[in-house]
Amino acid sequence: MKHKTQQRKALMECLHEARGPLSPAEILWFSREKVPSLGIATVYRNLKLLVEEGFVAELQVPGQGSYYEPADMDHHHHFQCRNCKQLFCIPGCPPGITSLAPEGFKLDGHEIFLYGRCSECTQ
Amino acid sequence: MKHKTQQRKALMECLHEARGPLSPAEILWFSREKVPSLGIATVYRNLKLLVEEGFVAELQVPGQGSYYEPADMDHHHHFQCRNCKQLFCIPGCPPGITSLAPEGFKLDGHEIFLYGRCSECTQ
DNA sequence: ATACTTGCAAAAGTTTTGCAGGTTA
DNA sequence: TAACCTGCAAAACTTTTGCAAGTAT
Repeated sequence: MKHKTQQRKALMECLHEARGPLSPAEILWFSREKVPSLGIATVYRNLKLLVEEGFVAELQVPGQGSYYEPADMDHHHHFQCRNCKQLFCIPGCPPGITSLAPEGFKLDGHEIFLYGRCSECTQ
Repeated sequence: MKHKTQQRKALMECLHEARGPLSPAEILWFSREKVPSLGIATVYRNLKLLVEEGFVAELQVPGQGSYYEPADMDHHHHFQCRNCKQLFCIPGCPPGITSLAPEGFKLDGHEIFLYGRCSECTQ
């Protein structure tokens, strides 16, 4: 049976308060406001644990390692701003996606990344 | 003005002979058949150069670093087999993709990754 | 009391950089 | 010969692991 530590609680709170997926470094930064002694190894260990237990979803971002978000979100994809680098969640999914797989290939998942400028950085 | 070295030529040949995008380690492995003394630093330096000059396209694969392919290919996406991990090129693109961006966001590119089992690994 | 967790520091994996020597034009 | 490149080894990063000490139940 797992113990509910301050550290683990702080991580989950951060993820729920965030506007989008966070990197381990961002999670460390924000969580230290609640648990100043927190170390990066603990962040990685807990993220792994929380992903295994199904509370957190891992998002592997091309060229930028893994980001994390609460697992209880509906199916969605992401937009990354080329200027501020922030990741935004995009609800929905193009309908034709499942017909792209070639003959004989069995499709069981997909990931879409949109790139451009967010509304803040467009101005 | 750049010099045409054996090393650089070997890299480009490998990429053209490959059935899909290659990782730096794979490129090193295959290129050493042509230039046995080749070092990994040279692979990284030349890939960077070839990308900058527009001869090679970098594909940042979620969770697996960068892969490389010749830049003269038509717009396409990729399928990764969960079993053998190989990357396959997928021609085409779902039509609804451009309408996913939220109001006020300027979209200038996108990347799609399909996951599942390739025809070899389905059997 | 026992099982689980933490922070630190060391280790491991990947990509980049400094440099002396070698290659290309 | 002058500019450019290479291989090696060291450096920089990011992520993982071992361990002694601390915390939750």
